[in-house]
Amino acid sequence: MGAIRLLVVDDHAIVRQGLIKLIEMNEEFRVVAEGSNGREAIELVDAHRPDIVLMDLNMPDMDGIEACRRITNCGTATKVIALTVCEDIDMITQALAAGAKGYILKNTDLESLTRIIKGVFEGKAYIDPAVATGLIDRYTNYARQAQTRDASPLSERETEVLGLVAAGKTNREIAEELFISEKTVKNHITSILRKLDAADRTEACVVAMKRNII
Amino acid sequence: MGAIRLLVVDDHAIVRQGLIKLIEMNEEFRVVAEGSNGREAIELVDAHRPDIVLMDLNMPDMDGIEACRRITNCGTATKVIALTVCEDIDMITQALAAGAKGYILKNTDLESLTRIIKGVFEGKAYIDPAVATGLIDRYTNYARQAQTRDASPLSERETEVLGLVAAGKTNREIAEELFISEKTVKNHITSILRKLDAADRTEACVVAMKRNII
DNA sequence: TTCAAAATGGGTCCTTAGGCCGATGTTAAC
DNA sequence: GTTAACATCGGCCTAAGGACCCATTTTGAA
Repeated sequence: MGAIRLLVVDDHAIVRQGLIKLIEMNEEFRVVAEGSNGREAIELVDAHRPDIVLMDLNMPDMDGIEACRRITNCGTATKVIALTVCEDIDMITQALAAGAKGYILKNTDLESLTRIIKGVFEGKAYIDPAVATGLIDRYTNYARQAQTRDASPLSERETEVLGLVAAGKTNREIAEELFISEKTVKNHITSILRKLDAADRTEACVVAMKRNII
Repeated sequence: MGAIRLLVVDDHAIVRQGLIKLIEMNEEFRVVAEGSNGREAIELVDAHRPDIVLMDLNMPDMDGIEACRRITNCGTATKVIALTVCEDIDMITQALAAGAKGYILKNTDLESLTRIIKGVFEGKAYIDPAVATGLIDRYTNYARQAQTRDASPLSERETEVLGLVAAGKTNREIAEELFISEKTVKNHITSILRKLDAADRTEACVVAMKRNII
């Protein structure tokens, strides 16, 4: 098995050169190309098909996130690791959404960098612990939200009715669909409004959606 | 500064003992208590106020996730690290939602374990790279979804009106709030219904919420 | 310049929604 | 065994919603 083939992209030549020197101290790695902006990165990936791209995110002429998106969306096996000084959660989120398999800070030590490159090459993902905290907080909120579907205060029938209301059906249509009288539908809706503390059917649907009832 | 105080919770005595031996090889750590299920864990946290809990997730008599939830929800500074053999994404999600600051697999080497405990103690979060991949995939989907808010087909004014509709306001109330005539509100709603292809204001709100317009 | 969309408004008409009064039978909980 | 919640139905009434017809003004894009 040959060396892991890398592309290093950073707009600061000094940083880029230093990085390459560092990486090539390890015989398992070989830097096959280097670039200074996102546009170059795409061309270089196309030309050299590296295993891993170490990509700075803040660059002129197409930033790293956009380049990352294009590289990962274009069906190549190349994996992108975002390498940045920025701990901003939104930036991280965007990078991950763009398909980055790793997110590491520039103050990471060589030993970690080596471990991470190998890990990503093997298909693992890696987020720098220093930024993982924020990310996990955000993910946690998301997960909690996804799981926090309050026990519905509505009965089964009421939920069924409200679902049809949300689909824009009139009371009469709902009555026909459920084989009950229009009056019964109205009664159900009355208790739905009371239970959800809604002014009308519209607010009831909004509340129910927010509470994941429908 | 004293040693980091740990509580080790695992229902398998052998595993627990081995873990404690391993941890105490490092002078920076001190295991102050050990437990074999979630219920004990809570009592022990209350009694010893450890800095870190290493918690197995699969245990009888209250599983680790529930114990984790209670520990993190009860205002103590104690941080929980989930320690498990399980790579199941849902399990991880639940553990994180329950407030775990770390998630590591039992085949982690001692050096990493040490690093992780220290990291979590310092307020970082840590997810085992072997499971981070799946988690990031899921998070990525979430992030992508959160960002994919289609360009709204509604005008600013229409969006404003629809927001008030969603709040259960009547056309007249909306008119008063926006200092326009009730007729104008009706006109806005008519074009909203057309643009969102909705049968009535209720469905319009539902569609708009699904499309993240409101 | 012309055209389309946005925001505003008017009038008329019918349908729909929802409140309020009542009722019955069933089921599950206490 | 009583009570409460559920599901079903009736009538009556008013307010609200929405369709269809129309108009003006402004703004920005083709």
